[in-house]
Amino acid sequence: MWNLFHTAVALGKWWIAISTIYKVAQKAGVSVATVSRALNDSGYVSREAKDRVLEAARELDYHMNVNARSLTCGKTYTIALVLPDIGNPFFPAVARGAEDYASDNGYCVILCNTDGNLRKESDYLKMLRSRKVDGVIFAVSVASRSSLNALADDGIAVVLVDRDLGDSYDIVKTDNIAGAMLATNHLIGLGHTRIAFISGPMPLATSRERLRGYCDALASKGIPFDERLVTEGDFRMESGHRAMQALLANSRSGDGVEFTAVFAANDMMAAGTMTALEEEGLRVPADVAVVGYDDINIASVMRPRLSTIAQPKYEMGWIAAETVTRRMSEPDGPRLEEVLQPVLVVRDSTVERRCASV
Amino acid sequence: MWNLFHTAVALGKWWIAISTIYKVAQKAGVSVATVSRALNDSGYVSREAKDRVLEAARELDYHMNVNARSLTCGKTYTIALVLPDIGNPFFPAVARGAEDYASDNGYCVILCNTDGNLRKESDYLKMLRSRKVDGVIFAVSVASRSSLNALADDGIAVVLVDRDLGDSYDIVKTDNIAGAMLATNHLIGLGHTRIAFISGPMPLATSRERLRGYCDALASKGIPFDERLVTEGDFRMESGHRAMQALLANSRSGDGVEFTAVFAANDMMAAGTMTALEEEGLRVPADVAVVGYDDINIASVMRPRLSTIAQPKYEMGWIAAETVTRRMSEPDGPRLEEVLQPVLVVRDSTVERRCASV
DNA sequence: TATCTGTGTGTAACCGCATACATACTACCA
DNA sequence: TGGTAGTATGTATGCGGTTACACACAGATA
Repeated sequence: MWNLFHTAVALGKWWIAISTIYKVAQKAGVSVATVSRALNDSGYVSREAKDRVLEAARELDYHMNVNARSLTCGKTYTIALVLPDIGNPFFPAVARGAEDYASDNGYCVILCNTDGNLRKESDYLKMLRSRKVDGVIFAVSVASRSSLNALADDGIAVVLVDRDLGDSYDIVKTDNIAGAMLATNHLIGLGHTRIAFISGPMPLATSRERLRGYCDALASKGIPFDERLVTEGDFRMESGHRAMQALLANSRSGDGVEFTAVFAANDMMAAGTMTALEEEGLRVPADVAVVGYDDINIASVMRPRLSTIAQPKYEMGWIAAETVTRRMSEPDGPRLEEVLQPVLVVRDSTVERRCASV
Repeated sequence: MWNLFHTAVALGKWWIAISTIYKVAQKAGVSVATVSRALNDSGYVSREAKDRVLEAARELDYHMNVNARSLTCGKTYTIALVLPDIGNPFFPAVARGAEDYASDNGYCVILCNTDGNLRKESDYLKMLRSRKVDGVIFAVSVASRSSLNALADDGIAVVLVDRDLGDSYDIVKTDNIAGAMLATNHLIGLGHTRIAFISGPMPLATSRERLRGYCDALASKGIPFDERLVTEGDFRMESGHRAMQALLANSRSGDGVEFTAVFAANDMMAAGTMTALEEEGLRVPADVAVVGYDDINIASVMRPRLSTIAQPKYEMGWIAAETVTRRMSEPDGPRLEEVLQPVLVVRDSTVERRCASV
């Protein structure tokens, strides 16, 4: 009651009357404990008392202060989404899935862009620790293991998405090796034997796995691996552009590094690649066939429309969010590893259209 | 001290030892007040005490509980970004700008997708109220005025971005009328007089402004406005596709509703439009010229590359975040209205390439 | 020497809520 | 009739911080 009195006074300083359970309790003529129980459907509350509380809360436009609840309950109903860059259309799709699951389940999502920068990654993780988020969905770039471990030590659920980091944490990903094999075999099936590969950054397991799939597919068909056909990019459009320029320069040097197809480790790099090919006057797919990876929503509006490996992005985000909540309720359960299957989507960048453009 | 004792016991239940200022105080041999002062550089603290506190904090790997601080200080250092859908590449760009500014200034960003759905919008706003976010950056779809007013009444700073709502709130936008005039005049300058317009949802001021710009440009050149050339979309690719199909059907009905150019109110609809045109065997720009709006990053990888009106998306987000923080510190200042200028970007969807494709 | 000012520190109250515990009443059973 | 179980409510404490206030002590001033 002393508290209520003080509250009324202190509010003067803001000129704003945010209602608390004390005010609701006062108005309903019950104690704060009863208000809390009534509002949360916990413990015993008489029908009559509950009605009075609900009515009072409505009249006062009462809204719970979630932060205060967090303090007593040790749960913030917040998860963080730590991504390299939502500018890459792959990640908004993942974010969408995660956000949908989260909001359906009473969580809210904090967005963090790391730019694949170690400093930013660990700064963010530190911040998330301070904010006591319940869980983190993380598309790692640099392996900020120690920061991650610190999170886990604090009891924060960690789920990796798309990019693995060994065997320590739960993960939701697609089978990158299978995906890359799908892409490569598709090209091989089309008769290509000189297939260039533009990889992602090699520090990422994801990139290495896709390279692995590429190699395995070649090997299984008895096609020799030529490392001069492999160039490293950074998943961004410009790097795909540069990579293709380099590949073409090499090819024209007359050292026998020609190629008739290219597999880019993501769609953005594939887009850059197609631009570079076009600039050099090469036709896709007639002169060079192109396959991407991700199937971002605009792959179908590129011209020629991009053949690619589709990842279930939305589902990845959704499942990641589901996984992180499961991990919260079961901190010591076995490691969860969800590996989804990618699918080949054939469009025009690998196969000449039946009816030539009118 | 009683508190410290209890803390030590309670922790057993988690098996996790998260350190608090009580523990730091104990280790450093000072009181919690001194710890707080030392950690926040506030009030008087002797050099020696401060060193001891810092050392103890380091050893215990102490990290402040931000939620607890929020409770006493009434500031959460959190802002929310309420968007229709990060799936539309326009919004990630805005989000990037907002997030960068926010994180540089110690804020974190909560992401909310409303799908332009009234229910979701008001649910989110209610949630954000409960979470006591310091500010909200909002790309409104439905006019959930009452929810917004409730936020403002709670002392939460509200800044609209891209989409205006009259005169109540701070806003960061571009000059849509000017932008639409730029686009339309560009087409007129190219000799087109029959220019179709695919608008955004008319409930949005943004859409109406762009329509207005289109009309004004026509009027200024003495070209009669033909409402049969105007179709309403919803800013998504599919709606652009459908709109163009409808426009073409109309055009072929022989009622004199032909057109030689189309201005789509955003790039996603322009992409759908180009697909529809292609499906009908029409060439862009030879048969129909197309202009979009936004200049999303993949506008340049469409083929033909899309001519469009560029909005400074990143800056809009950045400025919105800056504005929202300014509003926090100055709740009663004058309304802030930042109107940025859009720029015409001419690519291949309106002008035939000089060197024909090789 | 008495007073004052500037430092440094600790105690305890409070932020808004949840909840353990105590209490009180009713109804039921032995 | 006494005991017990179930229901309903209130009191008081803690969550992890911040901060008003009181107090102690230094050197400076009168």
